[in-house]
Amino acid sequence: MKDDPTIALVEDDPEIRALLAGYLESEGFRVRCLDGGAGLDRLLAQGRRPDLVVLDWMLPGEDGLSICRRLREAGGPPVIMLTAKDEDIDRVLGLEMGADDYVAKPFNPRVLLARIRAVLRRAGGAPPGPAAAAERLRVADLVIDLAARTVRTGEAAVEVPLTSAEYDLLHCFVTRPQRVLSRDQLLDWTRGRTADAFDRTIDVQVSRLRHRLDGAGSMAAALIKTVRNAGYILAAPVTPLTAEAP
Amino acid sequence: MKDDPTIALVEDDPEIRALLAGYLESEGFRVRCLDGGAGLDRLLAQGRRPDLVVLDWMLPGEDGLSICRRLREAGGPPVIMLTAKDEDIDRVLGLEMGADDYVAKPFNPRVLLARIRAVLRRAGGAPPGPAAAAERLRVADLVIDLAARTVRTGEAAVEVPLTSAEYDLLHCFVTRPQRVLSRDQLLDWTRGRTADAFDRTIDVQVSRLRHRLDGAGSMAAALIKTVRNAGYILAAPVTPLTAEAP
DNA sequence: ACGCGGTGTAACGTTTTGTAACCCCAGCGC
DNA sequence: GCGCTGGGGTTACAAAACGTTACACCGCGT
Repeated sequence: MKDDPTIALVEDDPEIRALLAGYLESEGFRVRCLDGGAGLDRLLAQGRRPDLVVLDWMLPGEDGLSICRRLREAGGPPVIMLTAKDEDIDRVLGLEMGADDYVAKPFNPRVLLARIRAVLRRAGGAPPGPAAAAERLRVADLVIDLAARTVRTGEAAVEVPLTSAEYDLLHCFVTRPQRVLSRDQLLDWTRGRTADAFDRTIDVQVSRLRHRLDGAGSMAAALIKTVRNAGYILAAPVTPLTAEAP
Repeated sequence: MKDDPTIALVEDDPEIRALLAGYLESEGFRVRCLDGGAGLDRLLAQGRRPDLVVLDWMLPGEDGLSICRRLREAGGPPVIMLTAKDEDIDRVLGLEMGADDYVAKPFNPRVLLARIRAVLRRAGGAPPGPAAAAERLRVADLVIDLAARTVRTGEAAVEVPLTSAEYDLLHCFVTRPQRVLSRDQLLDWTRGRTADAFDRTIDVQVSRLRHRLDGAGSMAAALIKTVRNAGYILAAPVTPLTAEAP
């Protein structure tokens, strides 16, 4: 939650600034609002480099063009310009002065968001925010790698050998934590079929899964709780794991 | 008495959105229309949790898959996905991203309606008091972990082994402290049924719960008081416990 | 064909739960 | 006092739900 990309938003209109800041924050960015080039200089002087600068073209004092140039010359972060003029010449100028991209006002916030993500991706930074679905999840002392379909126990990262069905079942739980999942649902999701009257398949699989986890020294087995007459529930929060956090 | 269930409809196509919204409203749901994940985030941030989310797969900005994952990982409301692809892989994808169900476009609105009802029925059968706020509660020398469905006695944090029904009963008390709860209410909340004339079920469960707590060395047993001709009451204040408070 | 691991089904053991029975106790009329 | 009554606590027991184990089947690689 602390390594979301930071965006410096340089815009003099407080209304637009607040609106954009709110939107970008809701999309998983950290946003630093500034009303002019001076504020940006101060930020950079403090060494708090944003991952990207969204820069209004028209600013009181030093205008966006000038700020952008200085940034580029100093090898600063990528810049996206906001411009009120959508003529062709603006594009050229905007790109000439070293901006990585530009968005013409009035703009759809989603368009800006898309550009931001594109620029950040190009800049080599990790793809930002919620758009990047977590590849790994952590629950209790387990780390589930969704891409590799593997499970490890936290301390020594020992892989827990699970069969396909066992993994599928666990997968259902970690993607729907804190909720009672009926045998019907679990059977549907893992096998694609519906349970007839006395189908104990899920019970057996839950038993096997718990046994596996327990045998691997994980405490997670105890977190898969039985809810009588209802099903099973993973009684623990699940947190996404982005890169290489412990 | 009960409000109609609220459905958040996340769909970017205004036509489909209006059509679906009208249909669902005519079927007795309250519908909140949103055109993307950001709106949904705002809704949730305001604490206005819908009972279910109908989520389009293809959205501008953050796509449905990502939104769905975030929702599920946060333990949010159940999700039904709308997808344009009706291949088998949808089932797999649905499984991976944690949706409760999915409907392939083009779909019959009645099919969607049926799925919605099915999912709501399943979700509604869950334990009582969906107004989940704090993760843990303290009452007397007990700490109740709502997420993990566990109870510990304060001093040494020893877990008190409770059966499912016993926990459900205690859950009723701690979420409605200092209030007389009738046997009828308790039966309804814990079993979802109404008491016929001489149903002593709750009496027995209260007895068992008291016995368990007492056996674990807790004084809480004495705090579940009998109110003659009325029911039972937890005669102690309950305080939320956030994270690391003593 | 053979072995082998994974999975579903069936059988059996265990826990949980509702029902019924029993007990206690307080109030009441005598 | 004494018996009676109604509410509630507790225990006993059987049925249901669940956990676990055993085994047969199926697909797969050799």
